[in-house]
Amino acid sequence: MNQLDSRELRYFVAVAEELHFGRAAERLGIAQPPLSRAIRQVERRLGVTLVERTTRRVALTPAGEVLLREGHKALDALAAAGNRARRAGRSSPALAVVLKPNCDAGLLPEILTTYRADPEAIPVDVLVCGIGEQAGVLRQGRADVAFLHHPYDDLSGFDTEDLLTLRQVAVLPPGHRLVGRAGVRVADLRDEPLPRWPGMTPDQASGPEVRDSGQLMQLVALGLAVAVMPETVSRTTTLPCVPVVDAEPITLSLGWPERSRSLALAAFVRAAAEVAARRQASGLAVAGQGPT
Amino acid sequence: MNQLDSRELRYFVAVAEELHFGRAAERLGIAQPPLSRAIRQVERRLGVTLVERTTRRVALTPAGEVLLREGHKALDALAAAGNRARRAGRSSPALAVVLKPNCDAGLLPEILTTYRADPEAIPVDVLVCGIGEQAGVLRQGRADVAFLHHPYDDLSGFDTEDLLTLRQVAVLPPGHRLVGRAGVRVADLRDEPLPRWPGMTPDQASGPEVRDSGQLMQLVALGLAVAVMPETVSRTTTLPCVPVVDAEPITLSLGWPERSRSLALAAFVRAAAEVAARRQASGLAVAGQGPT
DNA sequence: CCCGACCGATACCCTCACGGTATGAATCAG
DNA sequence: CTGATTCATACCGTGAGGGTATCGGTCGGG
Repeated sequence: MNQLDSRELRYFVAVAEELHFGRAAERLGIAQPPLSRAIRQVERRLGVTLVERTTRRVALTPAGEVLLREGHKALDALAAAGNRARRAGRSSPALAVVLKPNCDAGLLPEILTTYRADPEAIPVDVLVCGIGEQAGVLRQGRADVAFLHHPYDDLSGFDTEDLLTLRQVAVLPPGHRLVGRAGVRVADLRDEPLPRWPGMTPDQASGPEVRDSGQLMQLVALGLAVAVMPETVSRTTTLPCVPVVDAEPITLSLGWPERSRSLALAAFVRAAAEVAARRQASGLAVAGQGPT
Repeated sequence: MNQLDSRELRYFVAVAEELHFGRAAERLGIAQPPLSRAIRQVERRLGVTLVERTTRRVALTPAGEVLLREGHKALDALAAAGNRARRAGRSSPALAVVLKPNCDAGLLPEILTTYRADPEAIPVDVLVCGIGEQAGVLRQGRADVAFLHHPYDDLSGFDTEDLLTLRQVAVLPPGHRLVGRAGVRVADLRDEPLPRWPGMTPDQASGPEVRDSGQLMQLVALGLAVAVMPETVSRTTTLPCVPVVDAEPITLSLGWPERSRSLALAAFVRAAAEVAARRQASGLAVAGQGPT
C-alpha cells in the first residue's frame, strides 16, 4: 500500500526539477498523461499533496520540497548499490579515483607510485569528471574515492582526509594593472569579470560562463576574465599570478563513502596523506611559493 | 538497460538475508519461481554473479555482499524519502524523537519543557522503539532525531551532539558477592552471566537472552544475570549497583540526518544540550554519583 | 547403492499495471 | 472572445511480472 518505488520517485524528481509535466515527460522518454497519473498515484500513496498545479503554474508544496531532496539521495543510493556491486564483481577489481581536471595539485602521479608500493594496493582507475561532479560520482558509486575542494564541494556524507591547504591566487591577463603586485585583496577584484561556474546563478558572478579551467585560462589570456584559483595553477599556466591575501584558503581533501572497510582504499588514503605531507614539508617549492 | 529498481533490490536483499529462495519468496509474499527469475535478471542487468547456488547451498559472492550492504542503505533511503515527505505534509508538522526505553538518562521531560519555551518549537512526537533500533528508525525517516549510545549504536551518516558521558555500573542481585564494593573491574565480572542483547552472537555473552531492560532487571533480581549499564539506571532500580571502574564510558548523544536545515530540530538540539549541561554541572546528584 | 526428500530452474499461462493516443477543461494573452 | 498552452481524463493495447506444474540435480538414510 505505502512503499514508494524507484520508478515513481524518478518521475517525481523529474517533475519537481522541471516544474513542467510536458518537459519532465520528454526527459523521461514517456508521454505526459502517464506521468500525470504517476504523480497522482504517489500523492495518494503518501497521502500528501506534493505539487500545486494549475494549467499555468506548477509549484512544489513543502512536502514536495522534502521529497525532492530526500528522493535525490535515495536515487543516488540506488545507483550506488548497482554500480558498486557491478564494480565489485569485475574479475580484476580496481580502485576508482575521481577528480576534476587540474585539481590534484600535481600530487596524483606521486600518490600513485607510492600507492603501488603498498602490499594492499590494487589497480587504480582514474576518472576525470566535470567541475563539481565529483561528489555526485562518488554518491552514485561510480568511484571509490574523490579529490574534493573544501569549501566548494559538498563533503556531507563522506569520510575525509585533508591533504593540503592552498592559498588562492588571482590569474591575470598579461599587462593587467594588478600584475607585479605582491598580493591583492578580494576587494581589488570587485570590478573584474569573474567567471561563472556551472551551477552558479547569474547574480553571483559578472563574467562569462566557463565549464573547465582550460576555457577559463583561455578567457583570462584574452583579457575577458580574471580567475581566482588555488595556488597550484601557477604551475600549469604561464599567465601572471598574484596571491589573494584575504581569500579563504582552499583545502584539498580526499573523500570516500563512510564506513568503508576496503583495505585498498585505506592504503590509497595513507599514500595520499604521506605524499601530501612530504609536499607540504618541502614548502610547495615546485609551485614557486614559500612556506607560510 | 542497467538501472536497478527498488523491487528487484528488495527481492535480492530478501534472498541474500535468507540464503534460501523458498523462505525469501515466502517473506516477500510471492512464489519461488518469479523470485528466481528476478534474481537472474538483476545479475544479467549488472553483468555480475551475485549468488552462488546449488540445490543444496546458496551463498553470496563478494559482489553480492557489496550489493547487500549498499542495497540496504538504498532501501533505507527510499523509505526515508517517503516517510519524511509524508510527515512533512501533515497539516500540523511535528518533530519525531526516537529513543529506546530508559535511554534518555531522565533528561527527556526537562528537555521537552525547555524546548517548548523556544519560539522555533513545534509539537513533538516521542517514539519508543526496541533496543538498537533507533538508528534504523532514523535512517528510514520515521524520526527526525534519536537518542543514541556511543559506542553501541552506529552513528555513521548522522550529525551528532554529545550530551552526557556516563560511567558504567554493574547491577547485581541482592546479596551478590560484589555488593558493597566501592568499584569493580571488568575482569571481576568475567565469570558472571552477562546477558545477550539482540544482535549478539552466542559467543559474545554467556547469559540469557534479553530484549529490554525490564526483562534484564527481572533476571538480575532473580540472580540469573548481572548487567553492566550506564550509571543512570541506578535511579530506576532498587537493585544494588557498583561502578565498573575500567569500563569504557558511554556517551549519550543526539543524532539526526546530516545537513538538516530544520529550525525546529536545531532548537531541540539546543534545548537538549542546555539541559545536559545543567545536569552535568549539578554533578548528576540525582543519580547518586559525585562528579568526576 | 538406490530411493526419497529437498530445492532451485524451466515451461507455460494469465492478468493488470503502465504506457500510448485522443480529447477535454481551465487559464491567460492579446 | 479566441487561440495557445498545459494539465487531467477516457480508453485501449501490450508486456512485465506473478502463479502453477514440473523437471533435474544433490545429498542423506537404510
